Amino acid sequence: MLEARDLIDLLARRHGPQQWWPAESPFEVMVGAMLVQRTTWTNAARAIEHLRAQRLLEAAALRRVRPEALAELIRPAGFYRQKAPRLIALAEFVDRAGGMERLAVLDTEGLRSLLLDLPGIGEETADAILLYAFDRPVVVDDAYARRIIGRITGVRGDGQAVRAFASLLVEDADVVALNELHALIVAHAKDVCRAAPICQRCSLRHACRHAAPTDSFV
DNA sequence: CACCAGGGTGGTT
DNA sequence: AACCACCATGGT
Repeated sequence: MLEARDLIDLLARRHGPQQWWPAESPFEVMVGAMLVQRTTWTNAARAIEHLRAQRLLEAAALRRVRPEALAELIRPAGFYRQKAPRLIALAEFVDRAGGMERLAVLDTEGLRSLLLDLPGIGEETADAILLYAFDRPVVVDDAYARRIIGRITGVRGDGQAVRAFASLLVEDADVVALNELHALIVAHAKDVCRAAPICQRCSLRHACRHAAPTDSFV
């Protein structure tokens, strides 16, 4: 059985240090997690810099912005009409809770369910926020992880086997390693699949685990 | 020009 | 549970 450390070392040797998440505060991580949905990081970063210039990377300030004005600021990140009100709801949630420090006291599962209750935060974004904003040991369950771990374990189909492997990873790797793992999985998935053919079954190139392995690893 | 990016939601089968 | 259409800009 592949150990967590082996998987992380293997990926690290190939792709080098990733150093996620680029942000100056935990709240900025949350905002970035929302903005980067279905968008490249460079576009999300542009939106974040607009917010920084307007001093809106704080919950107390962000919750008071008009949705229309916010939408214009975050336009480069795409889906700005839906992301604007969602960001305001997020800022309102954090501010009402008394700030990020107050939320950081909660246990991981409690925090997760609170995050999932917010509009625009699903499983994957909640995982990313728990890992990169609150330093919780979490394996982000995204399409890339499902594909790569699915191939490693040889299990295809329901995401339960992936969940099981993820729980093993969590048991045997620290937060710093898991932090690097998600970034490495994303880097590896992009790299390996760039040259891969489009899957005949689901007509996807990147986020698919049907296609045959394209190199010695996945 | 087609395809894709560090998804979520609401609806249907 | 799996699948679908929709949201929308910028890069390659």
